[in-house]
Amino acid sequence: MTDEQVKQAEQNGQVEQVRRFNRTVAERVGVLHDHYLGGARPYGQARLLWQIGDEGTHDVRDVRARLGLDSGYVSRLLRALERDGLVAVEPHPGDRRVRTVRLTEAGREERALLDDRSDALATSLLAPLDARQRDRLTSAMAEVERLLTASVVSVEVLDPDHPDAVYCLRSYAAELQEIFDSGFDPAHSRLPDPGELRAPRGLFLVAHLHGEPVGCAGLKLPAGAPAEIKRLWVCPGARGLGLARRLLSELEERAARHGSELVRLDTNKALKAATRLYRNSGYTEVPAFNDEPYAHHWFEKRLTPVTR
Amino acid sequence: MTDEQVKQAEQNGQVEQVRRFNRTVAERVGVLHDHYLGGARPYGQARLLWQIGDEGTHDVRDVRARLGLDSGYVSRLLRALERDGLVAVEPHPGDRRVRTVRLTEAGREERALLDDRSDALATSLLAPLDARQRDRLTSAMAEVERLLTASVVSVEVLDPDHPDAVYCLRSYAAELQEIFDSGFDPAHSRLPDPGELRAPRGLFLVAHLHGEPVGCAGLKLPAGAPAEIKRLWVCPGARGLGLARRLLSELEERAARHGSELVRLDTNKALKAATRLYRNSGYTEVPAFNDEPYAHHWFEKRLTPVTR
DNA sequence: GTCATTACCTGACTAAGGTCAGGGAATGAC
DNA sequence: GTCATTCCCTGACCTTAGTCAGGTAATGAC
Repeated sequence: MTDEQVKQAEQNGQVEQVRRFNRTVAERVGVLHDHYLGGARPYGQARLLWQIGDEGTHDVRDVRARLGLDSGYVSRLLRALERDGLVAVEPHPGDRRVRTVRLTEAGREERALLDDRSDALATSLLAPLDARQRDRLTSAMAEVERLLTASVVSVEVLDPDHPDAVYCLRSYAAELQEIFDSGFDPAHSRLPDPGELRAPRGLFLVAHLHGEPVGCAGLKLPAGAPAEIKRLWVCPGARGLGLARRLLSELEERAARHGSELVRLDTNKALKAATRLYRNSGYTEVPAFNDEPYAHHWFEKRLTPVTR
Repeated sequence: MTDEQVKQAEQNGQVEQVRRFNRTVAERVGVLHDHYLGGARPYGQARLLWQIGDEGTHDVRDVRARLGLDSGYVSRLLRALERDGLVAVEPHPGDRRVRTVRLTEAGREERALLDDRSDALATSLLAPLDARQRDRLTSAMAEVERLLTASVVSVEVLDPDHPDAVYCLRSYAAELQEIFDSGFDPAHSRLPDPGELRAPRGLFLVAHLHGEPVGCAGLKLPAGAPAEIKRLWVCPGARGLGLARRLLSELEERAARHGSELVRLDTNKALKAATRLYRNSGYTEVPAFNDEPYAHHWFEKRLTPVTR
């Protein structure tokens, strides 16, 4: 958000609204949370119990990493849960330094209980409302959740050989293979070699959510030719967050800063959402400017030059 | 919510949605809350500082009651704030057992700082979003907040002489006085005497939010005549929560349980929102059935008899 | 075999948030 | 004037949620 936009948001009362929301929600949900989920078990233990999960054994170090807790603290929490017979801790068969943990029968019951309480909390919020209000509350909640999730997605430049970038490119190829009538074989496509998506000849963006890569987009910046967008992909679980749009405008901005006046891209007719995005974002369809065998549509957009 | 409705809500995935919301949003907001507002001052002290408020002196016992904290604990917190020169505690002039507390200049500054941090938190949530997403986020937040507030409003039968009932009736009269072209003088109106809004001849509902009365509605149940709704009012600050509709249907339900087959009411043309509510709730306009001088419209609704 | 590293455990410690049982001063009811 | 009550303060105590500095056993690199 620029300073300009901050001011704008304040004038709209948006900041005020968000603050009110934080107060109301944090307090109401918080209080109920304590009321319903408290009592049974200290929060730390409950979190751990939850994270261990119903089935299978887990390495203690993984659980610890996911919760971001101190090793000593987790050790103590595990001792407490073990004492109550809720978890079983055993050495890892392959590496006897590592310890694994799984829920016992009693542990699964206790976890189910937490589940029930969580349901009860949700029900208590819905209970006083009539059917119409409930519908509106849940859709508004979904919207808030979606947008707040979107707001913690980070986008950064990564080398196309970075594991997260590779993961995205593989997922992208796998998905096209799935979707295209003709299948998709990267060997037949005008696949940019990694060098083209790396400074100074281009760049590659990767979006992360909670540390996981969830989307990517590549930009070719050939000398003396229009910029070209390649490999714009958002993982299925992160769609609907406006992430593709964000990646697209980030690329456009960087292309403009680089001095490009025109940005082009090609796409397949099976990628309907992408095609819609391009049209909505000011791209106009143009005749084929390359011989990409998998492309059905070619687009371009004129960029407003950066002045400073 | 009836058992039937609980099942329905579960099928809709509404409970699941609310749970996801609680996890994602409450946690994210909570964590950020701690991150931004933590640091400076322990949460307990910050809460107290906030509750004391910018201006005026407050009885310690009131502050304590509003926060629902232990007397000893508050005493200690106040000592800490006093030590840092943020509050001044003085005996109450009228009753020297009671102590009063007010913010010092430094205290007001510290509180403003909490304010700024709260703004910073809000801004950090809005920052990664574009203007359209920000608009959608804030309106969804407003909706969630509104409906969560609505869900903590309680409605109960109160004697019309109860202070909260009296407060509502006075506010109702004052508001009509303001709104009606002709003004409003209860002495000229067919004011039901309190006995008519009290068992067995009727009843009076009062809605509370955080312990404050925020709305009311009266029902006359004359023997051998249709039930009659009187004095339906919702305080300005609590409008838009669907409270009037809730009070109305609660009265209808009680009238039906009492055996009434018809419920009637009269209203003034200046009360546009109310008139709309009646029409939307299945009331049909009928000729005047009384000589209430302030009424322009008369409505009735046939009730479905209660079978059990 | 040596040595650094990894994964975990333990003991010592801290801060926050809170409860509980008195005790003293002021007040109100009688 | 007596006595119960109210309001507050204090000291003692508790749990939770951590952090930090070692220490130990197992492992992998050389």
